[in-house]
Amino acid sequence: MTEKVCLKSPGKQKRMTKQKALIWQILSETKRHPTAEWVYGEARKDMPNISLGTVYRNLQLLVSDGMAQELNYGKGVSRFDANIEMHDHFVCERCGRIYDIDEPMRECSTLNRTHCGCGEIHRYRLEFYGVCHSCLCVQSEECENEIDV
Amino acid sequence: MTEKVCLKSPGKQKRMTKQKALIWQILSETKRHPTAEWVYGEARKDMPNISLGTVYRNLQLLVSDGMAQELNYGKGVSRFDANIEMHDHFVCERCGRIYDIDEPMRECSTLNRTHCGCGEIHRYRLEFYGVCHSCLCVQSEECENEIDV
DNA sequence: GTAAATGCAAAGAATTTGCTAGCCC
DNA sequence: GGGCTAGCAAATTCTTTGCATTTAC
Repeated sequence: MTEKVCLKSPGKQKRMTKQKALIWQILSETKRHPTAEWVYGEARKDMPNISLGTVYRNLQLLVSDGMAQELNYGKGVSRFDANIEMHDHFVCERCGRIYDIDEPMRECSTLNRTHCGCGEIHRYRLEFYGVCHSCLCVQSEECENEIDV
Repeated sequence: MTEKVCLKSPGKQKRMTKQKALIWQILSETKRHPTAEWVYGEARKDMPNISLGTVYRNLQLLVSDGMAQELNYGKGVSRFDANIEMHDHFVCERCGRIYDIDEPMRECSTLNRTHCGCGEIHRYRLEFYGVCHSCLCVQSEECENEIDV
């Protein structure tokens, strides 16, 4: 009997499909933190009869393979991010855009504690809320930014 | 014409109802960060024919009146918290319980910045993820904690 | 060739909404 | 008494699932 060595998901062999590759490409090329619906819209430009179910399934696969992370802001819609490094986000309360924060905060001792009164800390999630530069510029005008941008 | 002074939600006068009072009482007396469903279950003990829609509506009202805050962990279900002070949370990855972190972190300069590369910061949200004391104690045993606790 | 993935549509879960009757101020 | 709220149920929204067919390896 041939010995099988498979480090992740031992019982199941994953196949690369055109759909999965497309979804991964879309996700990794955008700076947005898109919803499944937006990814679906983009994917249909290249592959008009891809289905929404497939998009959801592949986004899940990417998340469980550690190639993307799922974020939830406000309620309802999940957003996906191909940037899997620990990083913080800035959420604009006016236009809804989500930005990655580039400045590192990793050395902050408050954030790097490993214990607190509640238990053992493994990781944290930090989000700042405010108004983005883009919205500050158009302060007095109608905000041009779509919620989904 | 009588001059009306109303600081919040000018066009709409809010009324206190038995249902709203009950929901507020339930929310403020628990240390959990309950879901709408849990609040509904509790409310029905006192008021058996209260409806789920009413619970949702009143939770929203409490949030928009600044008497409660809405939290979203993972996806799907919203949780509500009568503690409206800026405070951080600890989420146990094993049992799903959410704790308020009592230790103040408000003086941390990294967290108290008012600007970042993305824009103007108004507030932040910080959550730590890990394993709570309760789960650490029952390390080898079956975890007794319900997800919904 | 065969198991895994797709497309489609239907099911599900959580939340919101429309409407009439009832209750608060 | 007027109009905000409740209760009920239907509608929406987002996501998952079942199944026959197609596809990657």
